[in-house]
Amino acid sequence: MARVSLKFLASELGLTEGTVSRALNNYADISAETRDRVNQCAKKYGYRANFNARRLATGSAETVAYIMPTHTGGFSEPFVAKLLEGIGQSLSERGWDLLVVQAQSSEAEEEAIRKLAGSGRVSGVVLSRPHKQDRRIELLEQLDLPFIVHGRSVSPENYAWFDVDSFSAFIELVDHLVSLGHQRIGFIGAPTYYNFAQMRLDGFKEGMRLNHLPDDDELVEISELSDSGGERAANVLLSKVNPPTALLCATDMQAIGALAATRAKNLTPGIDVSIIGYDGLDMGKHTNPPLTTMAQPQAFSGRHIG
Amino acid sequence: MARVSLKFLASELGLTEGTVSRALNNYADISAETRDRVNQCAKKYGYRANFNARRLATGSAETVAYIMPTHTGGFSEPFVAKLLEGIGQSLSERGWDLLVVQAQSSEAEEEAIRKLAGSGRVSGVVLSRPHKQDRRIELLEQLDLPFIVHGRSVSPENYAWFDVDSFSAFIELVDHLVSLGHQRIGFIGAPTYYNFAQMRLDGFKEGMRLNHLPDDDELVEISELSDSGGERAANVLLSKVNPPTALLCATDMQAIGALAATRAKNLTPGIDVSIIGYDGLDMGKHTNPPLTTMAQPQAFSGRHIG
DNA sequence: ATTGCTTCCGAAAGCGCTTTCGGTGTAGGG
DNA sequence: CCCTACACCGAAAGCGCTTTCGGAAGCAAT
Repeated sequence: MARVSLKFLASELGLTEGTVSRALNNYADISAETRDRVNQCAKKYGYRANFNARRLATGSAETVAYIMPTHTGGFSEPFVAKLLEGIGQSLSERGWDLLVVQAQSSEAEEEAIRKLAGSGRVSGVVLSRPHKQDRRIELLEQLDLPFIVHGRSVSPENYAWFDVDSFSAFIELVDHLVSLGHQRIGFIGAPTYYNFAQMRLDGFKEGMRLNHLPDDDELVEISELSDSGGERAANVLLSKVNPPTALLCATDMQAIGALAATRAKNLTPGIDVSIIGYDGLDMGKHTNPPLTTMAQPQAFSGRHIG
Repeated sequence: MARVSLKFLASELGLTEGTVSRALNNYADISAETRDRVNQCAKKYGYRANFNARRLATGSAETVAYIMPTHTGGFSEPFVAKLLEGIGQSLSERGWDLLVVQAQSSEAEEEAIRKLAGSGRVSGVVLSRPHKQDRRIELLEQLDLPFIVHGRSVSPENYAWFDVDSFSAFIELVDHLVSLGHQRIGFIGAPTYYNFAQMRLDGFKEGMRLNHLPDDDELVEISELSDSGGERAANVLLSKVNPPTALLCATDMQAIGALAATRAKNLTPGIDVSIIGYDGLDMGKHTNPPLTTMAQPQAFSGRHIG
């Protein structure tokens, strides 16, 4: 059961390893006849190139890593699931690998990134939900490891990112709620060191302003990015003397918690209190699709991943 | 900006690569003094071993792949999220990598497995929700690639698996619904080529039998493993002349669809119709925690992954 | 002084693949 | 008929690390 290697194929075909390799990789200096022979033989024995060897030789990893956001729901976070699905698909079409990195703390995360950079394990990384000033981004730039950011920091000029225009989206969401007759709208936000949280909060406030509603800070409650966080915030808001009739949540996870809190108060979501979550996904269910913006700085386009 | 390699460290220290390597890997034949010098120098220059080279040399991949179930919700599937989180955690503690493989079809899946096996890219794989007779399992055995199955096929004697005892769980779920006064309980099942689907269906039927309720096939509806599948099935069941007052769903995704269908009929979930989903997770919300069984055949324990 | 152990490190052979370079053999042009 | 020009393949040097083997010290025992 010897592993079928290049050497094996070569001896089988009466060729050298180099020739077989070039044949399999469609080099021009191999005759069509030889190429066919090699391909047939490879198929016959089920040859699979050893990836570690190839990567060592070429220096290319053909792998991208996704840095799982820490301190949030991990895979359970709806947007993470969607994103990974997308990344995984396009990667698998290319035959690339998707590595998922889960760090327990920001320190571990930083360490993991350093490790990735030095180990030649990946061609690039993807990370989500950057902070306004994100150390990981600085680190990646410093380590010269290609990356793409899902979301953006306050100064996204020098790297590639893609993001949903959640500022506009939250204005629309407020409009929507107002058009349903709501006047007192509560906002369950996320910690504003996350840039997306700031943008969504700003969108909310702007929406309130445009609708001539008081953007009362009394109706804004910041919570952690989890269902229980949303639950706590909803409890606070719904316990006010003059509680909101609608809750706008920065994320879906928080909305789920808000739902639970509402039910716990014997209120019926959708009737007594309207609850809307948001993650820039499946927006058709809630409102007009928001803009999805995309940026591809020149500096990055040139630095082709691979 | 030369990549800091063993060679670099060696020349820096006046040692050979082999010695530096052994020092870093805590070989016994290296003096404590030298080991310290090497470690300090490595830290100073931020040395990270090239994983591809190491893996090529050792033959060990230190990576496990998770085969994403095809034709289901992918990452969005709640149990997948939970599982990946767990796998990812324990792997990252060891410093191993988690590779996520997403195939679009069963053929592509098979091909992906073959590729994994030959490429030396992974030490083992994890797969979920096997069919009763699962080709992937046969393939993995044949390829001699270590694997663990989340769930089990009908003949799980020869491989390692872990699973939730969903048979018992569904009996309990029926009990629970009956204790709430339900007499007509509908079941939204999954295709029974999935073994877990069969077990859950069996559990449902057994539960009905034990409660002296007719296990009317009229109240059983099989659908795809998606929210829309659950929606269709719920529509069928709720449109009967004598509709069920409770819907028991094989999976959470289907339950989500059933919820939507219920609302679409202007029925209130939890009041007009009780809806319960199941994925062996967070069961505290629904019922007593079911047993989680675990099996570790000898044949496998011996075949240590790595 | 010789023998026999340790202790520690150097030397070197891989792991399986890629890629450059050089050298055949054959065909075309003069 | 010789020379240049290809087309094609072999040879060999890496990629960066691991690991075995052997040998040079140093020390104790004979």
